[in-house]
Amino acid sequence: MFVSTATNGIDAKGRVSVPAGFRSNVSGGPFDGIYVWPSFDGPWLEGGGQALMDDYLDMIEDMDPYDEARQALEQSIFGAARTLSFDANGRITLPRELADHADLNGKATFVGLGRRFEIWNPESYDKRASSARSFAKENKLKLRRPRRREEAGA
Amino acid sequence: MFVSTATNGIDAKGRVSVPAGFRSNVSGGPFDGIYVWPSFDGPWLEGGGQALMDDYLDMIEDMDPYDEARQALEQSIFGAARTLSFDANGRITLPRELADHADLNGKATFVGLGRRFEIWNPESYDKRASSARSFAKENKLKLRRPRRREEAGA
DNA sequence: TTGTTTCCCATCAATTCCCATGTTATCCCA
DNA sequence: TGGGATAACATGGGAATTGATGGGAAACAA
Repeated sequence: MFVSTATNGIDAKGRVSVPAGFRSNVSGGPFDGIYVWPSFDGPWLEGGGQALMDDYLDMIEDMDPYDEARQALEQSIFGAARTLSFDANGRITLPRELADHADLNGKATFVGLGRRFEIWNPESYDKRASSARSFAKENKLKLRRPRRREEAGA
Repeated sequence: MFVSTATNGIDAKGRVSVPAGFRSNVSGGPFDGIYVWPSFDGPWLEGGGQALMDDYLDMIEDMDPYDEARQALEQSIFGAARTLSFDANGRITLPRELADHADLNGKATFVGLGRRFEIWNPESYDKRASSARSFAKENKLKLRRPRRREEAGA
């Protein structure tokens, strides 16, 4: 599970250390690294390991092959994603297109969100985090214990 | 899994490099290359490796012999597909019929979509990708957590 | 022959690999 | 519990490899 938040530096080659806790969370996949793609909601990146991509693939393949939404999601997730392998020290190299989308220069903030994570420009994330906190405070009563998967029976 | 998007040049001989990530994804098949056929949805190409063709074959064999969808699959995929082998540098030579169908000249965009991939004229793909992003943003709620394989009981 | 396809080799840039180093966190023991 | 030893993590830069591309020679077909 991806948890906690960390900000690391991006060097001149575009390399950035992935937080150690994130790395150990994706070990065992077919390659030693992560999947990262531009959020289609705004200027940040989304990422995860093989398990997350497998889940997305299952979700998408449950949709009708000619559903427009399916094709849009396929292209926006799988088409836009990059596989970023760790080097011997646990770093990835951010392609320019991804760094540009998230306005990353110098530093990147990794935000663990359970099954997936996000990568933010630190300043942008500070703004969003404070508004997210106040939103959570106002809406905390909406938090309910979820049905367990077995109960959902779906 | 086929992921990410890359645009490579088509030289005077009709040769085009297949992105390295796609190549490693099909290694181990009975021949060193990919299957490619014209999409019956529009002016682009569809492709995959041996695993994808095996899956299609399984689907077909589960269908009624006179099912329309079966005949579409048989004729439009197996009938139209070409096996394109890699040369020593990882390039394929695009037959003219395929290049014509997708209006490819000079450049080709490979789009990874999980189990399969598409090959597009770069300009056409740019248009499609930008509309796909906005469509994905509006339709992300259609993405539902899939039943897990264990729950599905398959 | 003439045109086409396949194989082979050269080049250049981009990416990855490797080694070195500072810094922080953790462990161990007196 | 203080403090030193050790390991883990983050970072920097040079070297080696890979990937994409171009062109020529050889094999093949018409």
